Amino acid sequence: MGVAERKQRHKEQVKAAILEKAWQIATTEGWQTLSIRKIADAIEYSIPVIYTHFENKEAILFEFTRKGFSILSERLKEAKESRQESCQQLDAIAKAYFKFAFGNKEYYQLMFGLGMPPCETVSRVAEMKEFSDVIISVIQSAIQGSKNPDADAFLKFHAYWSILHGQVSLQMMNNNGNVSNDLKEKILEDSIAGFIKALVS
Amino acid sequence: MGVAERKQRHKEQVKAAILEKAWQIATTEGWQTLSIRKIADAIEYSIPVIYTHFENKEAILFEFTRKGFSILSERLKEAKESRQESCQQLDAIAKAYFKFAFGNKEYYQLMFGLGMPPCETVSRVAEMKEFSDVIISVIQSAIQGSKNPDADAFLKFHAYWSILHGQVSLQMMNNNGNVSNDLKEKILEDSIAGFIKALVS
DNA sequence: TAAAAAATATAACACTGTTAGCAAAATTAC
DNA sequence: GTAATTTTGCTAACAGTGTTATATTTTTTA
Repeated sequence: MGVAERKQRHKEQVKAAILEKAWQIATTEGWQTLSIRKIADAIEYSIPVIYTHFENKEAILFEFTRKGFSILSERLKEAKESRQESCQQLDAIAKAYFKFAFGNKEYYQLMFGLGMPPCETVSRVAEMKEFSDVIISVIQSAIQGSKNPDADAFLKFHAYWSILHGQVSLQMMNNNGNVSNDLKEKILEDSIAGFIKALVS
Repeated sequence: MGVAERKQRHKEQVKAAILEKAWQIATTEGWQTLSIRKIADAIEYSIPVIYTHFENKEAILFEFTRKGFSILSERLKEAKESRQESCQQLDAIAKAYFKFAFGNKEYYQLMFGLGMPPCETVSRVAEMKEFSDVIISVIQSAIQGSKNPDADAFLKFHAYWSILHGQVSLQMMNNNGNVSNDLKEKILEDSIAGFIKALVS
């Protein structure tokens, strides 16, 4: 008399199918085009069935965000355990992080809200040139006066910008967060000081 | 007989009104809720009028992206000119960048596709703790073996993560871009090396 | 076999961006 | 000053979206 069990099993199968098909659509067509209707079509059920398994669309996406962080953590752990010395571990972790991000773009974009409409536009904005020119010129000067005058200014510019954008972007997401305004500034100062130190070394 | 001129003037006024009202809506309700219908309502014209001034909604947003970069460039230039020495200029620019980002969130979020749905979720993901724990533990070890054993591991973790996320995020946007795979790795290695160097100083 | 409960579907609501087709106004030509 | 033409703007629709109230069908229980 395993009727309840059978039903439970079936329910889980449908839920799994929703996630599976959602992932399939996301990887082939992108997160932007993923819709409840498409999922319903793919699993060959009507739309409201999806809402018996997930509160709303966001909840489906959230599931993948969680899974993404779970996978990322695993990869970072592996990277850590591949080395003994902590500085080398930091190096390995960084590379693992990159590998995960570019090897699992669908996850990373969802996890951090990237890959959205304006992204391709960034590179089309003429005004951006002015922006990068300002910074590159300063970096060039700094390099010339440094102990390493052969450093690549373009490379350093990207590193510098990454520090800035990375911090802004992460801190903006985490706005409810446990990071105080004071600490934010400290983090920035510390990072920039580190960058400059490495630059003029 | 300035009839053509008058028409031209009127046309420009309407276009300006579209941008003005769009900005008003974005700043009070957020980019996500900005719609063509809302703009049409605000300027007291019908919907198709908007399409005689802009090809589509993206074109309206693009206008603000451009303006955002323009303002940012200006601020960075000012920061640069406020100092003489290039290292201090880099410092001032970094602070100006931050000030712009957090003082003009609407611009920054649009420029870099931030503030989108999944953003608030990031901090709600339990799986994230595991992720941060891995890295923090390594950083803690590195600090203990460094010449500066009193450094704040949490602060350093954020700096480290910012470097990673900043680079991933910028490079993913710029995917058509002029940055080769080779260079990407070089930039990463360089940044991480700089971070570690500053960490164990 | 009939009643109750669970599972599933249809159809609608309130939105979105975008556009085809038509009405009104303004301009030009006679 | 009237008629034809161009410009301007609006109505209404299309094709989507997420979400839900309301039925219907199916399954289980009595």
